[in-house]
Amino acid sequence: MLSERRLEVLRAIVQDYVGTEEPVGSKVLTERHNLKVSPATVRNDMAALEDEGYIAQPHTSAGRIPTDKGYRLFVDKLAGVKPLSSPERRAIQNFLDGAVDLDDVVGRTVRLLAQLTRQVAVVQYPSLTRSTVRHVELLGLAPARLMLVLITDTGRVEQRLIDCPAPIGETVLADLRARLNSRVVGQRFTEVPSLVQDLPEAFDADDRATISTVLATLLETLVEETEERLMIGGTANLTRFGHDFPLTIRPVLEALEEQVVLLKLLGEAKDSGMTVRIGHENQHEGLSSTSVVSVGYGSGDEAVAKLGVVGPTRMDYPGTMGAVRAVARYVGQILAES
Amino acid sequence: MLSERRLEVLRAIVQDYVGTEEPVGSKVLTERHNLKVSPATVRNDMAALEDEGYIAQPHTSAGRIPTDKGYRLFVDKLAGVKPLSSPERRAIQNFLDGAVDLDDVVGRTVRLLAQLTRQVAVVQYPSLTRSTVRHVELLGLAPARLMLVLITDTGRVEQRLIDCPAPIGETVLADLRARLNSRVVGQRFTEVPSLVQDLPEAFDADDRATISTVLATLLETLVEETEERLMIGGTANLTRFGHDFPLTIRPVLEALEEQVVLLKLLGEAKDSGMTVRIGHENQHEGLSSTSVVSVGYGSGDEAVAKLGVVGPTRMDYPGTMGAVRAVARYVGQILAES
DNA sequence: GCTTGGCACTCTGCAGGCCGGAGTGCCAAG
DNA sequence: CTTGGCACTCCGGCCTGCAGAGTGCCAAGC
Repeated sequence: MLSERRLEVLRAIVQDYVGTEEPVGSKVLTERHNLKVSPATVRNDMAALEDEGYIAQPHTSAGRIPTDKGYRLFVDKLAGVKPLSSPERRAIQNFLDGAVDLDDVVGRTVRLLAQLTRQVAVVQYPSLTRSTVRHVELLGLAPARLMLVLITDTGRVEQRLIDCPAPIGETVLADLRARLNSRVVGQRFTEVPSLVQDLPEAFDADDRATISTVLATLLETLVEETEERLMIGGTANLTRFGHDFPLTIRPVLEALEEQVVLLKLLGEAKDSGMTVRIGHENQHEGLSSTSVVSVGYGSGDEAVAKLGVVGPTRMDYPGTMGAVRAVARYVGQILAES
Repeated sequence: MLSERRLEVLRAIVQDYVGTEEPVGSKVLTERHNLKVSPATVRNDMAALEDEGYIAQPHTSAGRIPTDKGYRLFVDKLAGVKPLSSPERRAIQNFLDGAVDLDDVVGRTVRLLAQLTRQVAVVQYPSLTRSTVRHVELLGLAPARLMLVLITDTGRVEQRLIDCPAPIGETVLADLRARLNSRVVGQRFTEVPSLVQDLPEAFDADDRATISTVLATLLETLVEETEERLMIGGTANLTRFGHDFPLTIRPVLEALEEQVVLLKLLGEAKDSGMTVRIGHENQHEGLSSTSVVSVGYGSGDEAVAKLGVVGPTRMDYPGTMGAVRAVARYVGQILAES
């Protein structure tokens, strides 16, 4: 087991390296952090830490830098979550309060998060899975052509065009609309299928085919749209990544363009609490020198989606985690109000 | 005026430089393009072209590279638009044909364009300005709370929440819905204000305030949503930009995140035909070493929005223009069909 | 047994100097 | 106007040397 002091040395190394971006040696370490031991002692500790795989040297006679494993230990045991200052919190609130609709909320959140952390921000649109139905609308566009509009409690609107097998009358449509809404409004998406199952039976045989089509489309929408959309921002911050640009930044940009990758990334994170994935812990190869800090957010106690940031493994974890958590909370509040 | 041969020399310089990314000298020029004159002669021509500001040398005793002015002349007079090969055209068609809704069309277009040109692609969502109304829907969510849903002929859906000054009855609402639709369906957005102006008069005094609110919201939506949304993709291609990374790429990424900048960029382009803005011709400073190739696209003969690519001034203009034009055409077709 | 100072060693990064290559500009001849 | 010749310039690569930072190890001290 690592002694208390060695952990302290590791913490000091991580903090220094994150600050300076340069390998850190035993001398500066004793100077900057009052470790109360000599450089020689620290060197011994560093040798031990290196044996255990927590730090590494880029080349002989250079200082040490933390490994993924070192960051992991730092995040798990050595670092807390740094709360934001109250001006920062006020700024968040003010900035988010100005949002006019869901798109705007997500857009603002992305920008905010990118700005606060100076990293790439990723925000998932609230998922439909855990949402409830606020309203279902059916519009007759033509005799045998309908539009289905689904409105969720998170303010999301989905629409689908439906080609009916047979024309449907206005009164039947109104009837269907009314029955549909009385059954599903306020209900969870997952409940909807069983709630509408027997609806066609209430109608004339002539209309049943059409009504089944409508219901099928509705259910499809619920399922399909569970594949999330997301928004990213702050990619310009990637330029602060390192000195060896093209090689580092390219795969990251590519990964960010693949929504599938990002969704998988967020999906792998825990549903509650904050998740930090460091370097190679991310499956995706292009992201092997980045860390992802993510957290769920939601209007109630349950998370309806996730948000987070992607940055270099060498990042300010406490600060980033603080910002991510704070933003998630405020977004949750905003969603709950609307 | 520049002689025929000098123009030929300029063309050769542009082509070579675009291909090799290196300043091009008189010797290789005579070798690679059969100019039928000696290097010395070409040197004289180059000196003349430099005097006129079409080319420049990075430093004494280096080859020449085209200036913005040189590219301008090249694009205007020396280069055509390179048509795509038929496999390429087929690929475009196949790829776009799979789209299921408007979002998907735009998304696929962006990816396609980025892939074809190996540059950053920008696609504007079809504008509401020139669109017509397909349907307006009013939903009563609560006694004094409505939702307005606007559906356009391009398949776009906008929704707004409305807090009414007074509760409104279902029958009145149905009446309003019917009247509203009978007046505005099929009409251009620009016509709508005059068409609905006198609508409140048809209703009881009690309801007029509410109805005015609804109409105001509708008009607001029409105006506000004329600010376009857009989608960008292929940012990973920025890494192919040049060797002097951070300085070049950063401002570009920043500009790309500012939708306002991009919209202005596209907005400045001609409504019909292709627009090429080269280097400093773009107002935005961050884009001073990039060129923007854009073109309008639309479902009919009129453009409803624009799309284009952003790349280094040193780009393959004929090829890029060909790809942009072709994609715009196919997208137009897709929109017309749906 | 841990801590410490000392010391030799290694490696990077930078500055300076050298050289070859590529390209130019100019000139005089065709 | 075109061409070959020639002197000149400048970049980029390469080597060298040197200072600085950092390490590992050892022997002495607490």
